[in-house]
Amino acid sequence: MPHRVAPGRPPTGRPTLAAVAARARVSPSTASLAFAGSPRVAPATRDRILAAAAELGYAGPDPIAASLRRGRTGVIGAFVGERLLYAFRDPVAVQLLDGITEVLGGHGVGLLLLAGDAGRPAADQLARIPLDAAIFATCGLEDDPALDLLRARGVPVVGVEGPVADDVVLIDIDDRAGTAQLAAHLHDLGHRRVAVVAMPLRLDGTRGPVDAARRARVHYRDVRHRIEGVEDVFGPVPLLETASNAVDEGEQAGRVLLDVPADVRPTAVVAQSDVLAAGVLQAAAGLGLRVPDDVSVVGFDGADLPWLGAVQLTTVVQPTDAKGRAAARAAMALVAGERPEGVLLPVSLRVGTTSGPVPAA
Amino acid sequence: MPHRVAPGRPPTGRPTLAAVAARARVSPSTASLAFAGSPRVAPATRDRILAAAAELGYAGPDPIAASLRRGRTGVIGAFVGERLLYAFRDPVAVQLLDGITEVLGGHGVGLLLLAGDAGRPAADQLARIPLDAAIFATCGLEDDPALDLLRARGVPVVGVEGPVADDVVLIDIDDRAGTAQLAAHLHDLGHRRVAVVAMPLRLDGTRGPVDAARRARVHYRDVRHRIEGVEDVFGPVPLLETASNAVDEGEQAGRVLLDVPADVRPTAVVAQSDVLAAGVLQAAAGLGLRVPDDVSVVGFDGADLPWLGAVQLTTVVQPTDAKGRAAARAAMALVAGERPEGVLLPVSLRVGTTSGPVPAA
DNA sequence: CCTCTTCATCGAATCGATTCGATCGTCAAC
DNA sequence: GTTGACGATCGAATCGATTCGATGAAGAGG
Repeated sequence: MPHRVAPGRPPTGRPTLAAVAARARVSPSTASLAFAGSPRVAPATRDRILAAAAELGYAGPDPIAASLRRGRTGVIGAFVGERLLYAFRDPVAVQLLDGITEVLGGHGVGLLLLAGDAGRPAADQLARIPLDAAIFATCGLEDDPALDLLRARGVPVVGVEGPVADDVVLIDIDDRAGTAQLAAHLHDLGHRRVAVVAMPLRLDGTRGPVDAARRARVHYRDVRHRIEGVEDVFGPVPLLETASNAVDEGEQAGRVLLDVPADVRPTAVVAQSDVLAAGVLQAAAGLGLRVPDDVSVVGFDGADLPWLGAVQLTTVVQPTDAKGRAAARAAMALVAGERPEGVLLPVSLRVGTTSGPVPAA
Repeated sequence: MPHRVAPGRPPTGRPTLAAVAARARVSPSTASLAFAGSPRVAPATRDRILAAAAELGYAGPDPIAASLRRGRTGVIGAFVGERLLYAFRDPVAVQLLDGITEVLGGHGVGLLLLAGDAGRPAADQLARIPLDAAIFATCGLEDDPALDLLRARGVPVVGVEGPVADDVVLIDIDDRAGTAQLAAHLHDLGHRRVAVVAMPLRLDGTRGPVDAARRARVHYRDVRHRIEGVEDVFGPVPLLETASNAVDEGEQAGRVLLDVPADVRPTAVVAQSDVLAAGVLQAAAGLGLRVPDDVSVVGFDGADLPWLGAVQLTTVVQPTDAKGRAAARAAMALVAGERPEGVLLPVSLRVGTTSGPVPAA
């Protein structure tokens, strides 16, 4: 007669709640209540259970088992588009994540970073990792395959500036109106020849002038809205796309735009982010152009960048940390089974020293 | 007779593996095998199961349940000391994390960020969140309470430059030898009056000159070793502690050190990080001191900082991304049940334009 | 002395999968 | 026509907790 060996994973040797309960001469249910801090268990009993746990070296209920029973894990995922390194180099993304963790940490919930490396956003990661909710932090694609996966799995989703869908709670800022305000400011100063340095319209590493076809297929909500804001004031304007939201990309674009004869050079450059604006400023400096005397440069975000030094950039200030907190709160609400409203946060124009009257022709 | 209602969490309405199996007229075991991609299930059967799943809108096995059975979750935690925002502002921390995710992502494993807000490093987070392993990324305290928690829970731990313990796999660089090399370089150039701008010795927001008592109680391994490296060459040197590893802290410290008469001013400042060095450079510039003519400034890390512009900092280059990858690999090995060796990565002196001969007295 | 609360504790049914050995045909070889 | 081998599928035992209503004992009130 063959000895029937128990199947399954190798025993960990780690004590279980049942073992603790047995040692304390209570039922597992009572032990569970004790660890949950329920007031329904008598103090003396609780002490006995805790003592038994200490003797056995039991550190508390296994989070995985508890997760299964409860149906939640205490982990919320954040998608940060491209490679982590690039996301981290963007001060806005960093501040957003900070706002998110601030709220999450207060609830004992952890933040899992999901770096969707170009297109294939870690489908196997999503299939294997338990998540209570997901936040699209810096990559609001409506047709992101990850979105469908999450949906099928029943994981609630919060989108920061996209994607837009019925089942996605949207945390938004008024990119378009903000940029329009900024554009109006330039228009008031007399500027008529304006160019835009845009963040990537899609994640394909393209860089350079944007034609109508590409303009029509902008992938990112915020990028589209920031273009529209300028167009609201100036009508169609030349667009120069960058391959990523980074200072050197901004500088590269700036050189392309500014290293031309003065009579065709834009008198103002609208960068879609402060990071890109910092690059444009560097390009201007490199070309010997004075800001704002020869050219005005404006940005978006209102982050305080180390690159800028003492320069006060004219920009649109957005409440990035509030955005992060709102996203996290929405995620928590979703996990709790509520159906939170989307949020639209205000932005405001901050006039600095990088915008001035159009230079005399 | 009361109708006995099933206890437990409210039903999700989401289909289960069992439902799929029933619909495909196979046993749950076979269905499980099919989703695991086992070659032992006949192609026709697999197709039938997948079809049933599609009809039911089943997205694949529930990660939580699978985690319980398997005993692992596919999540690895990274402790990033202080508040997330500060960690993210440190280019070295960011690059380290990038290296970690690079390896983890390749295995379909997710990275969970654990920001231990000063002292109380989210104990409830640790108790609730399932983790396969933990990496102390930028906070190697030997007496960190989180370490005990993880230990009790049986979560294997990898330490990047600490903490040191039998059950912690250490990923290290030779801070001491590297700094000693740097110090020797300065010594060769004739410098004898050298001061150190140190990263925080402990996490208590202290800033200012370090006395013997505090010197004796350095909390962080890397900080201690980088002090010792300088002392190996110069003997005891004045230490100025910063409250955090940030440019403005470096500048503040730099001003304290350099805004004194030339005959008592250090001829060389050893900053413990490139970030701090950048601050010292700013301070020097602000005081009208030329580098390296009036004062030499050196750093540590070899990160390319946007603050530096074109300046080539003399520094010790450490392979930060390799460090991250090594840490992640060690964590993966631990999860697999192996007992990986610790790693000691090499560093190298890189002489730039910020160090020069001692100025003539 | 009996009944009604109240309080602490227990039973038992899940949560949703994974996994190992056993089983049941089927087919080839002898 | 057996016997073996092999391939596909199934049974059943977990993984480790949570939770709700039930239960029993003790104390209060009549």
